[in-house]
Amino acid sequence: MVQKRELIKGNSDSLLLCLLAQQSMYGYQIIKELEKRSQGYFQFKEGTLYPALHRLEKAGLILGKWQMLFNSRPRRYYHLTAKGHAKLSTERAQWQDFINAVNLILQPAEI
Amino acid sequence: MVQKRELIKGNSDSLLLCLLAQQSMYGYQIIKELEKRSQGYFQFKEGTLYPALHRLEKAGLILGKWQMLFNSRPRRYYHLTAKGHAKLSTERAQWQDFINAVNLILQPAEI
DNA sequence: TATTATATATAGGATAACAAAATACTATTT
DNA sequence: AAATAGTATTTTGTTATCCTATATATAATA
Repeated sequence: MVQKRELIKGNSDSLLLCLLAQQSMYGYQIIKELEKRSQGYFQFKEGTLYPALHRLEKAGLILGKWQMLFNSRPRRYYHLTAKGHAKLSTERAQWQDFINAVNLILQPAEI
Repeated sequence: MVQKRELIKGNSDSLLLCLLAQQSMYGYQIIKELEKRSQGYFQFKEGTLYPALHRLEKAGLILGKWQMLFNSRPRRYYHLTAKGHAKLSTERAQWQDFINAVNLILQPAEI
C-alpha cells in the first residue's frame, strides 16, 4: 500500500471528529486507534495530532478533560461537543461532495 | 464550503495530470474545464493553477509549448510526458488506497 | 469609451503537516 | 539498582501549497 502524506491534508480534522464521535479517547490512543482501524495506513505524528486536538478544542468542537490515574501518567480524554457533532455532519457531506468531484475528473463518464 | 480549500490541497497535481493525460490544454482552458467537469465544484484560481503548472513542468511531468494565434493572445499548451503518465498511474493507486483508509474510519465495519 | 472575457504571471500571507526534540512517568528486563 | 522500552503530552522550526491580490495584454461587446 503506497502512502501519500499530501492526501491527509485537510482531512485530519474530520477523521478526528469521526473517531471521537464514536468514543472518547486521549491523544496517544487516537494515534494507535487510527493506525489499527485503517490497517496501518494512518500513522499520525505527535506534531500533527496534538496541535490538531488543541485546534479543535479551541474551536469548541471537542472538549478535553484530564483524568488522573494512580498507575500511569494523567491522560487528557477528549469528547465531541454538540457543536462538534454538527460539524462532523457537515464535514461528512463535504467529504462526499469532494469525492464525487474528484471522481468526475479521474473517471469521466466518456473517455 | 469554507473547508474545500484544505481538501484540494495535495490533490491539485493529480487532477491536473489526469486532465492533461486526456487532452493537451492551456491554463485558462484547464480552469474552465475543471469547473465544467466537476459541475462547478472545482474553481481553480490563477494563483493556484499557474504555479502548479510550473511545478509540474519543472518536475518533468508535463511539457508546455507556446502556440501563437493571429486573433488572440499566445497560449501555452501543456501535455503529459512519459514520466507524467507513470506518475499519474501511481497517483491513481494512491488515491484509491487513501479513499479506502478514510472509509475504514468514517464507516467502520462495526459500530 | 468602458467593460467584459480571455490569457499568463508572480508576490505575499495563511494554514497545516511533519520531523525532531523535550519532558516525564511506568513497567520490564538485565 | 540500572538500563531499556513503552506510554503520554507539548513545542519549535521547516516545508508545502492554496489563496488573495495585483500586473500585464488582447479581443469583443455595450
